[in-house]
Formats: sequence, C-alpha cells, structure tokens
Amino acid sequence: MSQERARRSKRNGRSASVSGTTSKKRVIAAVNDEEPRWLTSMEQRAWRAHLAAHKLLEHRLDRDLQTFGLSVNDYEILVNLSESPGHRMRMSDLADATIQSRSRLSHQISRMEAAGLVARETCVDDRRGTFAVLTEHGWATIQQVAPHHVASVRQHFIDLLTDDQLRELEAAYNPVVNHLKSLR
Amino acid sequence: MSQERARRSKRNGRSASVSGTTSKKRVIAAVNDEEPRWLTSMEQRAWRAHLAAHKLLEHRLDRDLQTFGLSVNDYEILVNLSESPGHRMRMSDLADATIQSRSRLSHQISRMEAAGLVARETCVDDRRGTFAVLTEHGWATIQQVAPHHVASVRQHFIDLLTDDQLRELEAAYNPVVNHLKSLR
DNA sequence: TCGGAATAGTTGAATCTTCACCTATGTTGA
DNA sequence: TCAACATAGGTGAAGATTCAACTATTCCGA
Repeated sequence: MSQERARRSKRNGRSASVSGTTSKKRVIAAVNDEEPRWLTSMEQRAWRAHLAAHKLLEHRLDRDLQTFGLSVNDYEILVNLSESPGHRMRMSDLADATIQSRSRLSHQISRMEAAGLVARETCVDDRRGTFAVLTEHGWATIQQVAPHHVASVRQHFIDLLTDDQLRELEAAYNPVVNHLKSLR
Repeated sequence: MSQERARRSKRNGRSASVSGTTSKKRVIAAVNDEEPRWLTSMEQRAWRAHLAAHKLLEHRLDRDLQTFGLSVNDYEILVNLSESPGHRMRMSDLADATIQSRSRLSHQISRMEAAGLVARETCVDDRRGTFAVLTEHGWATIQQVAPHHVASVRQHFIDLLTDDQLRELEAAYNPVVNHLKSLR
C-alpha cells in the first residue's frame, strides 16, 4: 500500500535492507528464535479467500457507485453523516468511524465539499474543532444512491451467503476488529 | 475509491446527477420498480465487520511490512513470483493473480524494478509479452520477510479464529469470489 | 495563571492508482 | 495474404493517499 518508507530510506541514504531501527531488531529477534509457523493449506485458502473476496467486492462496488459519481469512500462518509444527529460529525469522529487518517479525511472532505456534497462548519464549543455537515445535495444524493448500493451489496455478497454464514462471519471478525482497534 | 468519473463528468460539462448513460437508466429502473431490500441489522453487522476487519488488517500488515521497506502489494507480487516456475510470470497472469489492472501492475513493477526486487524480460514465444522475474535481491527479500509476514497474519488474524471458523470463512467467500470473477 | 504538552485539523510534497490513449505484435477470415 | 481486429503491455496526466510539518486551540500541573 505504501512504499514511502522505503523511498524515504533511500533518500536518507539508508538502504532498505534489514538493519536500522531498534524496533526492527526486536521484531526480527522475536521471529528468528523459532521456526516460522507457516500457514497450513487450509489457513492459506481461508486467508486468500478473504483477500480475493475483499478486493473483488470493493472493485465491483466502486464500479456500481461510479454510475452516480461516487466512490465507496464518498458513500461511507455520506452514510455516517446521514446517520448522525444534525447530519454532522466532528472530523476526528468521522475519521475514526471510517477508519482512516485525519489527513486523508481532510483531503477527502475537501473534495466532497468541492462537489457540493458536504460543508465544513467550525465548532463553537471547541474552537479547534470542525464539523463535516451534509448539504441538501449530499442528503439527496445518499437517499437516491442508497437503494442501488444496497442492491449491489446484496447481489455480490449478502445474498450469496446464508444467515448462518453471515452470523459466523460476524462472530469471527469481531475479535479481529477489537484486537486491531486496541493496537491503534 | 475513485472519484475520477465524477470529476471527468464535470470536466466534460455533464453533471454528476442522475441522468445520462443508457446503462445507468437500466440500473435505476431495476431498483425503482420495487421497495429496496434494506439490510437487516444482522446483515449490516456482518457486512460492517467484514469492512472494518479488512481495513484494519491491511493497515496493520502494511505497517508491519514497512519495517522491511515493502507494501502488501509488493509482498503479494514477490510471493506470486517466488511460487512460480523460474521465479517468473507473464505480466497479464501476474495482474490476474493479484487482482489488479495491467496498468497498475506495470507501474508497480517499474517501481519494484527500480528497487532492484524484480526485472523485466521480454518473452521470446510471444514478442508482445513480458515476464516479471524475481532478482537475487527479490528472492533474498521474500525469504527474509516471509516469516515475519506470516507471524503478522497469524497474530492479527489466523490465530484469533478457530479452524472451524476459517473453514466456514473459506466456504462462505468462495462463491463470492467465483461470482465476482465471472463478472470481470 | 502561565507555560509546556496534548489535541484538532490542515497543508504541500512525494508516492501510488486510475483512466484514456498508444505502440507493437499476434490472430483470423474473406 | 492481407486488412481488420484482438491481445500484451506501457505511458502521461489527473486524481487519491501518505507522511511530516505546521497553526491554532485547549488542557493541566506547578
């Protein structure tokens, strides 16, 4: 996803090879002490199925949303705002809810602002803060697009699974989500 | 993921509002005929768990790989090449295997070539073709990094699930993957 | 109450991805 | 056999994401 660190290293005159930071050495030691526990073929199939399904799904949903000039990221923002009181959220809360960096959200909101979907409002309680607020156009857009998006999600995902499978999937992922959120 | 279509529309002087292509009208008709089948709260929880888990996982794995100057995309390429006879694959096959566009792969391979991880070789059988080939450095890199990456995948995903859950997950996703691949 | 630390958010530059277009080679059928 | 078409891959520009650095405000302890 990002090769910036490597390039940065190069720019700084450090090679991308194994050596350098203390934390890296610690990580390496932790693994070098023992024989790697490679994935069994079953584990590998599950892991690769997850990766493939996600990539293909996101690509397909993006395609379907393109019809309306939206990306899945745009859609996610619109949904979050539309479900919030006053159709507004603090930037940080929105960044957390959509699992992305504040910087990325800031750029994204700027683009959506330019497209007339949202507006920024400064927060009176905490003058450092900013609200992202749904505009009329944003609200109209999400209402119009939502049925189509749900249809896509059903067609390409939900309706291909049984209720039991969906429940199992949720039960399986929740610990993963909690684990990873605790690391942030 | 991509707002390009929307912007392009704007550039072309067409609005991003609902109207325009024939295919769009068809899609809209298909949905407008009936009341949208909204997701049940169970379905929604499953869908959102999938999305959250994937985002968090990819972010974490990227972080862990950054230690070695690689992205998950780089890693995936290296794995595919290292598992192929002669440590080489045709560009198109590699693009299919990693589920990305040829253009994106081409840029990616150029960057990895610059980093000394892979090389391009022209194909003698089909002179339109190109092989991406693992270099010594690429091979050394994947061998060195793989144990750490597997440890990450285990720590943040595999080891948090039971064998049954993994099997169910694979069984659930395979139809989705097949469905979506058939659409491409 | 003052000054340092923490928090909220933005910005610019570098990198990565997407799209449309382009070249070169191979395939096919009239 | 040769013209039309299809396939393999690359390229440049525009858009999206990341990282580090920055401003402005708030918090908090001495």
